[in-house]
Amino acid sequence: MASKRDLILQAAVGMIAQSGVRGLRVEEIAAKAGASTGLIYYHFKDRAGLLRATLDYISDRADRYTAQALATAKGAAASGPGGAGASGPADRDARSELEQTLLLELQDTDEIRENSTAWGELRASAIFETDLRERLEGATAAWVAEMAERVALAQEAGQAREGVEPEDVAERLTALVEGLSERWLSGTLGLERARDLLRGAIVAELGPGAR
Amino acid sequence: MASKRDLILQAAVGMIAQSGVRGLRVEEIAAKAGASTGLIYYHFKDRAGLLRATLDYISDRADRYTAQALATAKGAAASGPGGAGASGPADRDARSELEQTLLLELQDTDEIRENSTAWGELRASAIFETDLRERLEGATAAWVAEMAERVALAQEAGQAREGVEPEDVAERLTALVEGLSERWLSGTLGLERARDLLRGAIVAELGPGAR
DNA sequence: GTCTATAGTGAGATAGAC
DNA sequence: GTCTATCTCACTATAGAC
Repeated sequence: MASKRDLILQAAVGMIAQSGVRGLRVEEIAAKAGASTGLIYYHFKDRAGLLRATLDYISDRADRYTAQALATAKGAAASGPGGAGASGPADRDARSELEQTLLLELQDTDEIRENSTAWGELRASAIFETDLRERLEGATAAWVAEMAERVALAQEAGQAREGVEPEDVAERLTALVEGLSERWLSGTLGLERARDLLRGAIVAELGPGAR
Repeated sequence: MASKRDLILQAAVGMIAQSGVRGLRVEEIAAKAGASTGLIYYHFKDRAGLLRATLDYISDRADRYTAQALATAKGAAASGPGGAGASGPADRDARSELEQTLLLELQDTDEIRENSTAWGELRASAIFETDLRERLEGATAAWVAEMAERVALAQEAGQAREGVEPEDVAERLTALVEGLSERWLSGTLGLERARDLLRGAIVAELGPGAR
């Protein structure tokens, strides 16, 4: 079963997603987690410590659902309707994996919306709180690297235009996802349109792809 | 001379850029503006009102420097080194105007850094504060529309690939600028790299262009 | 590890004079 | 329009029992 420490972190993510870092009340989190404020200070030392731990928690959760989505995508590619036996092994379609993974951040699931919002909040906070930066930087770099890998794979498989650095493409696409995500979350942009725009960017960056 | 009201708004932008919306202390702004807290409440009713007014102030300022930069760019294109008589009237180079305008946001000038930071902050805040949304939405839409216009002009002039919606391209490029800007400001990404990535995106979106 | 109770304070907001 | 003085209270953080 989830420890109280975990419950507190979950509650923290939820609260951040709901009212932002600035709106984060230690007492409120305690209530939501069914714990006391004392316990929060016991585990995390102070409010900033709680924030740090929450950021780590969010990265982990994002890693988990990314991995899971990729596994599902591979599964679907291999056994989905019309997919069976289409063209070989599961990793054949690096490009659609790339697309799926990026689109993942633009989805109206509770967990993902929560994660994205909290992530954006913490990213914004990191501009002013130096101790959040390292963590942020690490997580972003890992994400970019992973996407760069997919781009490179797609190029090898002839699903993407040659002559562009996978690193560059990956950095642009992930930054775009963040930009679109923030517009979506702030109500400036509809979800479907955001997703379409992202798909369009992938086409612009990688070319039309094998059709 | 600048009214106290104006001084307060200027101070607010500065403070937001320095320590974020979250770090915004009414008293601190008063001190920086050489005014009293009472006056702030007199002019803006409450903290949220101050924020709203500040957002408006930032949009105006951004409009102003964009217009100015465009004028300068046109001037430079017409009279710059080697530019004289190169190929006709000032508006000939919609594409480089587009590029210049977008790159404008990624510049280490005090005013621009301040504006970008404050803008990002307010955008992030708008996720939780509904009354900021309208203003944000309006300003963003105007920016996108203006960029879309440039894209369309570039297409007509044969400086950009046909067959893509100017609106889509503009929305992607501006969202990318926001994403890159936030990474830059949060120290995740170097300024020069951010600028290079943006230039790369323009090439990806518009094609190599006339060379 | 967990809770209750409470201390301490920072910052938003108001009243009223000039 | 502008200032000084002050009120108020919501939140962080700690102390100490279980």
